This record gives sequence, C-alpha cells and structure tokens, in this order.
Amino acid sequence: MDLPDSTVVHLSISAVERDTGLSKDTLRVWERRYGFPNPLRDAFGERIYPLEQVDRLRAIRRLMDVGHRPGKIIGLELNELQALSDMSASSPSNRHDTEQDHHPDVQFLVDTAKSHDVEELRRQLGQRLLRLGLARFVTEVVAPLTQRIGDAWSRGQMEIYEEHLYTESMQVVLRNAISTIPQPGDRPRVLLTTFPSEPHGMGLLMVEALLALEGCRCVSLGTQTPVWDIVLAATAQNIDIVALSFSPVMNPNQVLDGLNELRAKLPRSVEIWAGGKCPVLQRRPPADIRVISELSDLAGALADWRYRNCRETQE
Amino acid sequence: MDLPDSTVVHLSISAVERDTGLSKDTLRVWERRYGFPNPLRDAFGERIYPLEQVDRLRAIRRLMDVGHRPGKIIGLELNELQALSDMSASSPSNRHDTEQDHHPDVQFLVDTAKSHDVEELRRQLGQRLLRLGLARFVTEVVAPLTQRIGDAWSRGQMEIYEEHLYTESMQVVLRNAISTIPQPGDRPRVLLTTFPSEPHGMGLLMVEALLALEGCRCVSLGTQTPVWDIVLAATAQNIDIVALSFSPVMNPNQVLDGLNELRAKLPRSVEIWAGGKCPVLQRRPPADIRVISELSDLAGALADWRYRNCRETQE
DNA sequence: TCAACGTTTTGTCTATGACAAAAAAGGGAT
DNA sequence: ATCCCTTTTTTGTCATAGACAAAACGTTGA
Repeated sequence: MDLPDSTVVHLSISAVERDTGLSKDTLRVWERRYGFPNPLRDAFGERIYPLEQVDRLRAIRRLMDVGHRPGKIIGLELNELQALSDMSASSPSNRHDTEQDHHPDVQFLVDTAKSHDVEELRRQLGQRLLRLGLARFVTEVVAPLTQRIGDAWSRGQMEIYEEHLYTESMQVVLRNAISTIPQPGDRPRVLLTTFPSEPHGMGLLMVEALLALEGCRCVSLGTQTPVWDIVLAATAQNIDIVALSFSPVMNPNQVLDGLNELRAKLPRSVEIWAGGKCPVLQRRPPADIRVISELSDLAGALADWRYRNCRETQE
Repeated sequence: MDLPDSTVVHLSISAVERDTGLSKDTLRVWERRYGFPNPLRDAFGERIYPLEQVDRLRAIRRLMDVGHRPGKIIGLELNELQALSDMSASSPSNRHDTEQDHHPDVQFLVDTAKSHDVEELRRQLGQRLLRLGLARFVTEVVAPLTQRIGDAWSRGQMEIYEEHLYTESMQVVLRNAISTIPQPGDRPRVLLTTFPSEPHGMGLLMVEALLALEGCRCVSLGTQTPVWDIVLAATAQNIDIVALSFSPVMNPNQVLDGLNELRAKLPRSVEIWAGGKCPVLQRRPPADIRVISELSDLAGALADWRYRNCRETQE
C-alpha cells in the first residue's frame, strides 16, 4: 500500500520556487527569520512543502505585489490573507474616476471574461470595436477593462489563467484591428517596447493602435528588451521616439534606473515617452523624459512633437 | 571622463543566470571545481562576469544541450567551442533534411530579417504564406527560420533586438493567418501555453495554426502560465489536450519537474503533449506524456487521439 | 506638505560541505 | 562485437550560516 500522492501534496523547494515566484534563497531566509514557511524534511533532510503552505505563500506573494511587506503578513492564516486582499481592493487610493464612467459595461465585460466563454468574449469585444471605432475602443474599453482585470487579479478575485485568457483574446482583437490600418504615415518613427522585467504587452498594443491611427510609423519589439538593445534598435531603425510601457507591479528603481540609462545612451534627438499606470512615473518623473499618464495625452504629445519638428525635419 | 560602460561589460551572477540559463549554484560550483568561469569581484566581493566569459558560457551551454559534458569542454576557448559546435552541426544526428531542403530560402529570410527592413520582411513572409498555404508555411518556413534565428542569436551572430523584430513580424503574420481559419471544429479542445520560465511564444502559434487547420478548438493562454493555473484552466475549459512548448534554453529539470507535477495534478483523461526543440525531451521523455519532437508529428498524434476517442466521446 | 536623515526590513550574495542521480567505464557472458 | 550488470566518476542541487546593500519606513525640521 504505497502512497503515490506523497509527491503531489509535498513539493520540493525548486517546485515551490517555480509555483510562487519566490527564490530558493528567499524561501530559506524566511524560514530562518520568520519561521514560515515551515516545511517538513524528507529522508535526506531536504525541504518538502505541504500544499497548504504553498497556497499561503502564493497569497502572500500576491499581497506583496500590491505593496504589503512580508514581515507584516507572513504570520497570517490563509483566510486572513484573503480578507486583507479584499480590503485593499476597496481602498480609495485604487479608485479612479475613469473606472466609474464606464462601470456598467466594463463590469459586464469582466463578467464575460470570467465566464470562460472565449468566443463570446471575443465577439463582445469585436462588436464594441465596430461600434466605437478603434480609437474610442482603445481608450474607453481596452484601457479601463485591462486595468480592472489587473485589479481583480491582484485582489485574488481572478485566477491568473483567467487573466491570461482575457489578455490573449484582447490581443487577437487588437492586433487584428491594427493590421487593418493603412500605413501611409512616415514620421515620427516610434519604437515600442518594455524593459526586461516587464512582461505585459497590452499597453504597447494600445499605444501602437492609437499612434498608427495618427499616421505614425510604429516599430514594435514586443516586450522585455534589454536597454542596450533598445539603443541599438533605435539607431538601426532611425527612430524618433522610444515609447515604453510600465505596469504597476514594476520595481520603481528598475524603472528609474532603466530610464536614466536609456536617456544617457540615446542621442538627445530621440525622445523617450514613458506610459502606463506605474506610480513612480507620476511621483518622481525623470528628467528629459515625457511621461504619458493617460492614453488621452498621447494625441497631445504627438501634436506637440509634430509642431516642434515640422520645419527642422527633412534631414 | 567617466566610464558608463562599466556596468555593461560586467554582469552580476543573476544576470548571467538569466542570460545563460545556468543556475547560480552551477556557476559557483563550476568556478570551484574547474576554475571556470573566473569572474572578477566588485568592491563588495561579489562576482562580476566579463562579457567574454558569458559568451563562452553560452557556447558551453549550447554544446551541453547537444550532449557534451561540461567537464570535457569547459577548458576550451570560444573559437574551439564554436569549431566543435560546427562539427556537431554537420553530424548526421542533428541534420534534419527539412532544414536542407529550404536552406537557400531560409538563409535569404534570415538576411532579410537582419536588414532591419520590417516591411520587406513582412511582405516576404506574407508572400510565402500565400504561395505555400498556412500548413506548409508553418512547417517549411516558420519552423526552420525560427530555429535558424535562435541559432544565430546564441552564436552571437544576431542582436537580441533583431530577434525581437523578427519575432514580432512573424507573430503578426501568423496571428493574422490563424484568425482567418473558420472554427467549425469542436473536439479535441486543446489548451496551449508554456511554463513560467519559458517566454517564447512562437512555438505555440505554430501549433495553434496547425491544429486549428485540422479542426481542433484551440484555447491559448499565451506564455508563462504557472502549473497550477494550467490545471485550473484545463478543468474550466473542459480541455482534452494540454500542449506545451519548450525552447532549447529551458532548464531541463524545470521541464521534467513541471511535466511530472502537471501530470500528477491533471486527470488521466487529459493528455499532455510536449513539443519544441528541447534536448531533454528527446533524451529522457517523461512517462505518460506525448513528446512531439517535430511539427510533422502533430498530425499523426492528432489522428491517433481521434482514433482512440472516436467512440467513447459523446459524454 | 515636503525634503532629509536614521532605522528596520528584506532580498541576495558568499562560502563550503554533502550527496543522489546520471553518465561513463569496466568486466564478463552470450 | 553486443549486451547486461556493477563500479566509478561526473555533475547538479540542496543545506547551513553569516553578511551587507538597497528599499521601505518612520521621524524630524523647515
């Protein structure tokens, strides 16, 4: 009578690293300092983590992404952690009025996304795209909806895979729409990408859509490009503007360091635009970098660029 | 006269882990045992790796993926490593005739990708898509070309941003093609994704294209889904087959552990298909998992599934 | 309200030892 | 030669414990 499940309810340290995103070093140091996690040991003295502790670790990780510190929450039980994540959800700091404007429809779409009916979601999105046109679709549907979904995820109201399903569907819709835009425009040439630690690409697609509509020539590198490669690409592609997207979960210092390094390595003639709902951009905007805090500011920034560059161009 | 590049030519141990795929533990133990790598130390005694050593490590990693053992090759210089890699390239085991058939055209496309002319690349790809049809385009152009580009990058013949540009262009072309496939099919329902440490999504798109053409209902989660969320998604979406894609740079142990864990957590009725040019899949295929080593095996695997499930379905 | 400064928290690094699992090598027997 | 079994070598990962920089926090003074 063996126990084949013993490998299932207990995970090795590397499995926990993979599942929680917490490094082995971190897991060991937490155990040493806080007494949690408190894994059992197998016959060789190696840590084996019960599933229950892994769930708690996952919840802790989620709360940390929203700003909590491990020392404060590591002692809490799973239900307490969940209560806390519900609480931070209703805190006023996260409430943006833009959300409320479209509350009913955005809420409907969130529900559709959670219904797991991918075809229906895609149909609903496509319908709104046709009804509103691409520009309004991006600013009035994609942006608030994506933010809302991100919020819901960080509160634990949504599983990661549900967020993945949404992202994938929306990407299909957006990419399709973008590819139908004719490309008569020439300047400015805009390079789109994110820093290596930023895997979210939805912001890039939104910006690409809006800029392409305005006649810009967009060159997207996708997500996670090292700073030095952004410089190389900007040079090779004769780029006028480098547009970067940042999500709220990005490490503030990586944002600032990366931007400063990029600014130092790029020629002054190349502008850097930084967008996304990343708190540090508003609080400590770096010098010589244009911060686009709302999608609606894009058109203005572009008009501005065109005004400044209308005579001196024709290189 | 400062040296802003000092941060560029030296990498920290975690940066090297990310760039080479060798774990910190491995890097340290190699240094202890073989004397290589032999990083400098910064003011605080932490390892800083010169770029030259990182290149050598990458080459070593590449050779290990093909079957060489670290102890034998770790003493070789970069050019010797490359010579060895060229040698094993011409060994019969690695030569797939599919590569040779289209050698000239693939080379032409690689050159186009390196020319930085995105429009031209996209045009060329679109043209081949029309000429060959989606299925042949995927197997005869996308697959060999992507592999070739990955090769070129890991040999330092191509910059990361050039690879990003290629990936982005190809994704646009493929996604567009996929969205034109009508969706009459119902079974099997296939879930597509990658493990958290695998950011490459091109393999998923290729598989999605081929399966959709065969009338499968594909549900893609995009890249980097935690194991547990794959299980949740498979359950919620009533999935028949979970298809995972692995690139050569993935850590072999993460691959095997992840697959075993996934197998343990998924119901037996759900099949797991693992594909991609990941050496460990061929050398030590895990039990109860279908390894798809070549794209051409996909159709067979699917026919097989359909045969086995033709009567018992209709739940 | 904001900037500056000390304090605490926290993640990552270092070093060395140990050992299991994989691979290679040795040694008959077919 | 080829196959199978055992022994040896190779190799990656885990463990322990100490250290410190960078980030976050709290407090003070303008």
